[in-house]
Amino acid sequence: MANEKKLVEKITARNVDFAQWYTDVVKGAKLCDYSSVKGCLNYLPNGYALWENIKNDLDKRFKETGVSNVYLPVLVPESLLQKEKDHIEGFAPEVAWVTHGGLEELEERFCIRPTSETLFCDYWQKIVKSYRDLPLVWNQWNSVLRWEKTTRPFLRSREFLWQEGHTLHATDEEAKARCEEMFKIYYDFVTEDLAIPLVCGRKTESDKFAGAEATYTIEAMMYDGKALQSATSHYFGHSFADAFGIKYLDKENNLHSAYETSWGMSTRIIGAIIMVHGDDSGLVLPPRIAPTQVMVIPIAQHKEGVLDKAKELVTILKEQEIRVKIDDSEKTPGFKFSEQEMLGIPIRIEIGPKDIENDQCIIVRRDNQEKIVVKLDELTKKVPEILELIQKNMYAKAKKFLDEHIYEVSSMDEFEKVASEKIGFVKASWCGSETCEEQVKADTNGFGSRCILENEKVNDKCVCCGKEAKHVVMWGKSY
RNA sequence: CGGGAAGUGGCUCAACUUGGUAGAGCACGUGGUUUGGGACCAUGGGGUUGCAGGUUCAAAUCCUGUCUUCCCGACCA
Repeated sequence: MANEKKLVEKITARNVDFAQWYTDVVKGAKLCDYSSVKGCLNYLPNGYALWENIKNDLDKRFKETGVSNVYLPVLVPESLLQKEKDHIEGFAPEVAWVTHGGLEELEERFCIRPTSETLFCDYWQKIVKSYRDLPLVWNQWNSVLRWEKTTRPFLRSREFLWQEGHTLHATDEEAKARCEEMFKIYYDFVTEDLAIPLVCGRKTESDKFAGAEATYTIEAMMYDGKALQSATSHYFGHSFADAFGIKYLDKENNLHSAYETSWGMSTRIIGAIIMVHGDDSGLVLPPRIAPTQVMVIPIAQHKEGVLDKAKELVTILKEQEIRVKIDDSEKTPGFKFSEQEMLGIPIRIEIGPKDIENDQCIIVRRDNQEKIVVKLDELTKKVPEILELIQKNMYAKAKKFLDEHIYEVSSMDEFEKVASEKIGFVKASWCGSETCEEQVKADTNGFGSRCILENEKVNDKCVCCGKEAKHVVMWGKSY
């Protein structure tokens, strides 16, 4: 086909060079661009609008469970960061420091927040006195800075946007329940709104968040079979509360240490949307979070009545609260089609003189390129239906891909064979020792533990050492 | 942070080996013809060659340093 050649010139095919394809899509869809600071992105209108939609939907889900939004400072005094030992050890290698205020050197330097547990705890220590002050269920939408050595758009940048939720509770049970509840919200949001199927579970000791007692993760599989950690929810027990001296009095006037959780999802999720759904024509956005759901493209728009009719379609779709735009630029239709595909807009509506004659238009689905002739008086009914179909189909397609790329193994021979021949995840039992975890990674060219599958029944031996297994683990290469 | 590649109009690249007035295609402006899968003709604007030093009568070209990007590892959301 003639048009294929031209598309390849713009976007590298996925199977030719996946990394280059990713970069091409990010640029082609105009999501973000490089700034003059390494690892810090300029979020462009398309990319930021996508983030805003993610943010709005997720924020709504948070608030339904009683989360309040707050904002704490960008600077963290060094002494605060030092308070929790595991935490500082985990983050020290990647924090940036502010050492001067104006021309004067500061007595105590500040780090630019890599995460804000310390700021929340420092403040809570001041205001929490009684069980009546609890729970505190706070969240902030902000950016954090981590001095990453190698960077890639969305997947790993030095500054990234995210939300970080932090909660404080009187009891262990309540904190654990909140940790689980937020985890569930991420799961629902990502599967329902982003149409991304997930593998989820608990992180191993070596992989959990610095300072946490337990970290729960949702892991998505990219088109190249690698895993992307898409959100995490951490249960801290009272490690932070103890380090910061957060204590409260119960009804009987006994002093207790409080329990903390935190949970976050970042702009990295945009990378997951790209690598789960994208194809060789560019980005493919799930309708629910697509900033533009429908692009109307008039054909032969200089001919009388065409542009007016196209604009009329925009108006009636807008009345149905569909996010619709028109491309009435002077470009040729073919150019506009490619552009709309690159941007990932779920539905394209073509309308030209022949359609107007027949009181119809043509709907083209971005997910499968299917062309559907629709009578104009059925348009407002059809468009929402098709958007929903696309959303469902995108999930089903990604779910099939995920299921087809999970391999269950019971010996290292099998594991090594899969690791060298296939892409995807490997399910295997594990004894729980860090030695075996490292050994597996070394022998399989990088298959690390993604998460412990907590609901799986363990009745096998450790894939590595052959001793009694404690967990079933999903292994995979990761971003 | 280790190993590799690359930085030249907005983009993709040429000129570099062998120093001597910086070029093309695409994109952009204007006029016109077009419009159902990346149109065409005419005409026009735009670059102290990433940055800083050095060698030279002369540097995009040679040397040193530095920054950035991309790829592969290690680390991480």
